[in-house]
Amino acid sequence: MLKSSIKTKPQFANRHLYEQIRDHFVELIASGEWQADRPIDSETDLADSLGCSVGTVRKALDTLEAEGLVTRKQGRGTFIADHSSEALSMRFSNLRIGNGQRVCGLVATCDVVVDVATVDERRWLGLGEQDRVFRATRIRELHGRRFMYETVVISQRQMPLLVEADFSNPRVAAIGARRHNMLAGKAEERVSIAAASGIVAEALGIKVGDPLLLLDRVMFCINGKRLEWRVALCSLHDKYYMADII
Amino acid sequence: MLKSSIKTKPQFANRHLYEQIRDHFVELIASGEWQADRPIDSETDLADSLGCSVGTVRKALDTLEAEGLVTRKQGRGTFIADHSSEALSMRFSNLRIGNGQRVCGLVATCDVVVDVATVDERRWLGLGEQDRVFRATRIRELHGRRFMYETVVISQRQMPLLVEADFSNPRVAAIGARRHNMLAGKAEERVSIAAASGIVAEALGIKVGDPLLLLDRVMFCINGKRLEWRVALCSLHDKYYMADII
DNA sequence: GCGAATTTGTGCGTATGTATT
DNA sequence: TAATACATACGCACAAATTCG
Repeated sequence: MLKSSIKTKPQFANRHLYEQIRDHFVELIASGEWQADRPIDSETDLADSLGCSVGTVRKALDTLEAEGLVTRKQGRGTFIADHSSEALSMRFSNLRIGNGQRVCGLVATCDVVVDVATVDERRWLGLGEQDRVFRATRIRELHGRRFMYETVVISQRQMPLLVEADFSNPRVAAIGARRHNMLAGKAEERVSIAAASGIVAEALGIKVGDPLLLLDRVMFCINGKRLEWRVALCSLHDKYYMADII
Repeated sequence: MLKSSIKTKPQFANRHLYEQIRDHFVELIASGEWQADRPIDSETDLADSLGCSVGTVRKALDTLEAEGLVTRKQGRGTFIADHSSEALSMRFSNLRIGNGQRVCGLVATCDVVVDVATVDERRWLGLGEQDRVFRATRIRELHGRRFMYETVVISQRQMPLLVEADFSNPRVAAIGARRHNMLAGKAEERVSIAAASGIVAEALGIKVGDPLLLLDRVMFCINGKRLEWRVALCSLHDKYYMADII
């Protein structure tokens, strides 16, 4: 399938060969054609079947490796990173416990509604006037202690296959992305301070007015589309928030 | 100088050729031998003078480019990124104003002492029992408004050439790194909430007990050594803290 | 334990495309 | 236009890690 574009003299193709191949690989990963449990074809086999050189395949895989989509092991092969796995979807949580491990806890209570997007929701998720969203209000707990009151918003048009029960998973965005052949890429999180309202104070067992960490996060797909908007009020207690600056 | 290690059959050298060359380039950058205002030698010239192939030089430069140490422009050349420039040292500040631009403000007041490191300072900077540190207590302002009360700690043994006046620059770590032929690499910042003490409240013109964002940051060199420990109490007002998750 | 086969990693060399001066 | 410099693409040989008979 790529052969046609290859034969049209690469210097006139608008995109470079290794970029086309990279995108082709991304498709194979997102669609699930490349499974996470077994190695993909060897670099030489891929080069043969694509009709290009091994070096070009390697360059395409280099970018995928840098993006965290694959891992390569000398002597073994190249493996797809399982983005719906706990370890990988956890990277979007900057909350850590004493030993430095990331945590996201469990969903204690969860209310989901489908509604027309508000102005803010349209803005943060890049939606149109009449677009609808899943809007989940959740309380999360760690070691039996309630520590987070959050609102998770996901476009219904983008993830029609999501159902209410999915929102009981703290990593619902990763689950939904997997189900809709999308790949989570990066996120931007605004951090500030907010005082606990009556509802939040009762939910978390704290006093009204107590200061909480306000986490306002937008998750993006690997192709740049917006995946999830989340606003969380977080009581740190024995946890801390850590930002990596690179 | 690299020739010797090259001729000792690369397969028996403990480190790969492109890694040796990368480290060699890092040295040239840190020492200032490669200046920021003019392009470095071309890839082919570098390959010739090092006695290796162009591909190996390119691979070494690839890693430097990924680390943000150089930028390459087709048809022009490869240029050193000026790490003491405001734009680059600003990347360690996650505070932003409305338009999304990073800010670090100005130093309004600054008290510097040289003292034996405390237990915490030894821990965060990886120092020994009798090591001494510069410890600066500063107040920072933006648009005439005081917003941050911070303590900056830097190892005196690591940066003997620093003087008191340097700490009046908000980016003193970058200045010191440049002067001592070091290169800032990454940072880890813990974010939590703290109540304003009497001293801090007076310094920032707020009420005692007001909640402030507590920013606890360790900066690292490109070689992994610890460069600076900073604890800041921050009143957000018209700013916000943003963490990029990638 | 050993060697063969497989797979990724390193290193070299060349030709050509493309942007800049 | 010509020269220069980085970028892409190809191919080859060998090193190093893994797996399996």
